[in-house]
Amino acid sequence: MDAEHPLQLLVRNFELRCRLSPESRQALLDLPHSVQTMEAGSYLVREGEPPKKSVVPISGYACRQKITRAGTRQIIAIQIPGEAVDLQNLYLETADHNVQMLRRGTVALVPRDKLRELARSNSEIGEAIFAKTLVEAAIFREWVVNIGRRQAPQRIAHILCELGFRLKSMGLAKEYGYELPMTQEELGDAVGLTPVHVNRTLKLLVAEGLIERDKRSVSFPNWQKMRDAADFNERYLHPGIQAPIANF
Amino acid sequence: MDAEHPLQLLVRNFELRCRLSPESRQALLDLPHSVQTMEAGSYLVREGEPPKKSVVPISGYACRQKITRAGTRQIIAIQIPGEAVDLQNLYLETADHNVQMLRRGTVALVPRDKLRELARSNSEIGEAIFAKTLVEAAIFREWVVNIGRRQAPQRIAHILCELGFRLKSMGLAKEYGYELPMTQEELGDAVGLTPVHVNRTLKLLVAEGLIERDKRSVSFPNWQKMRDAADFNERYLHPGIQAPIANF
DNA sequence: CGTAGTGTTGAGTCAAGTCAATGGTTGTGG
DNA sequence: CCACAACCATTGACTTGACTCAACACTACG
Repeated sequence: MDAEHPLQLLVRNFELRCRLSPESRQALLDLPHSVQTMEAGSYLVREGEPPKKSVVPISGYACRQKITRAGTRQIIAIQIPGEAVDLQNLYLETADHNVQMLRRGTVALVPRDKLRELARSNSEIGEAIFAKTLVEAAIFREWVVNIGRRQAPQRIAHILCELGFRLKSMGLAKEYGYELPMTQEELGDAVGLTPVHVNRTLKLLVAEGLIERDKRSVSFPNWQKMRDAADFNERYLHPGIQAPIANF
Repeated sequence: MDAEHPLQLLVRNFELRCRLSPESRQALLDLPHSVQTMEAGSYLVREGEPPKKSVVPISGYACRQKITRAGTRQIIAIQIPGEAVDLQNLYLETADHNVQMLRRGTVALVPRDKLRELARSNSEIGEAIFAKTLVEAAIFREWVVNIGRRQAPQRIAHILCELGFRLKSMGLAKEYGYELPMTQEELGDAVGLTPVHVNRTLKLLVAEGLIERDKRSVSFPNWQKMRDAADFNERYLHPGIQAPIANF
């Protein structure tokens, strides 16, 4: 696993929904890059600054977030290993949000220019990148719906489904569940609730038999029931060719 | 105005932040298209269906929306004239949300394939389209923050600022305000509140001297004060070259 | 093995929702 | 051009989901 090429995860991520030719795959792996360990809470991108390097988490999770003037934080997205963080800034000059490591982990750094060059010269990769950013946008949209129109229990259930589904797609989940890398405070910041209310709501979901918890790992005793209760439909994740696999 | 080429607005929209060569501009105008009148509430894109035509509102506004299983609606974005609606689906096979006309209006229809072809063959246009979808994604992110972490008065103030700013950038606003094309129910669906609460909150904003209302038009007696109260910072709109203009 | 960060629980408050009635606008067809 | 009908805005009274404050328990890591 550790012996693997660090950008292999990036390739796997693109290949979730686009077929890549062997040449394109190799071109991605050939991108110049360095691997670095990052502490929990360290910033990968900072609002208001120009993004210089493109970052791909290899182990550990990152989150996109913004701080309001009132000082509250909203987490806008969770980036799992293999998901390049800066595609959202690839053609913009200034970052409009922050990206932070949730826990300690390793990341691969790729020069932004090289990635842009590759996207321009290889249209298969260019379109794969475009498609990936569109799927990210679809996730942002679903979060708007989740936070705007669902009650706390559904809201938390929904994000748990999404993370599970995405991790499973990437082969990063366990058989029935997965390691949830977030504190209850962070979870609250992701769904627009307070940590106290997250705590109570998680208890409720356990009581209703929708989830099981052990430390920071979550599992779903009955995936269909959970899916239903959460109003979760994976269509917005555009799972593509490997759709039937990702199922708990 | 009516004698103008219908796709002129689309060009103007791209040129807000990308310089286009005369050739690229002409290539956009040369796209095959038809103009059509659409009734209020008619669907331009439907969740679960493949998008066939790319739609550009010419007069009138459209909105992106999703319905939860509980039957509540969340509006995810407002598309103003000149903003191509289907860029979000350009490289995806199935729409994950609905797009609807808010009021009666006219739209230009462009075959999706032709637009994709042009994006591929003309990298200036390809990157302009990519950049535009990234700005849309930035707006989705800001909406997550707005709905997740701001109180009702700020939340409504913020969306009013955003719409004003965007309309002003496109030259579609009046001197001090603009025509708000939404009912209070629609506004509520956009910010995750009930129509009753929207009504009370609008009254509050008027009482505080932040906005003035006359029928469905809104104006800002003191833009700086409004901006401040709304926690509005236009950075996420990536206003680009014409930034200083857009100011109330 | 102590300390700081999390998780858990209870009691009280408040922002926003619900229900319901009334009043205004707007658009359409006679 | 008027009159109706449908839709939209407004207001009041009451309810509730989520927040706040505060205390205590766990647990992980140096």
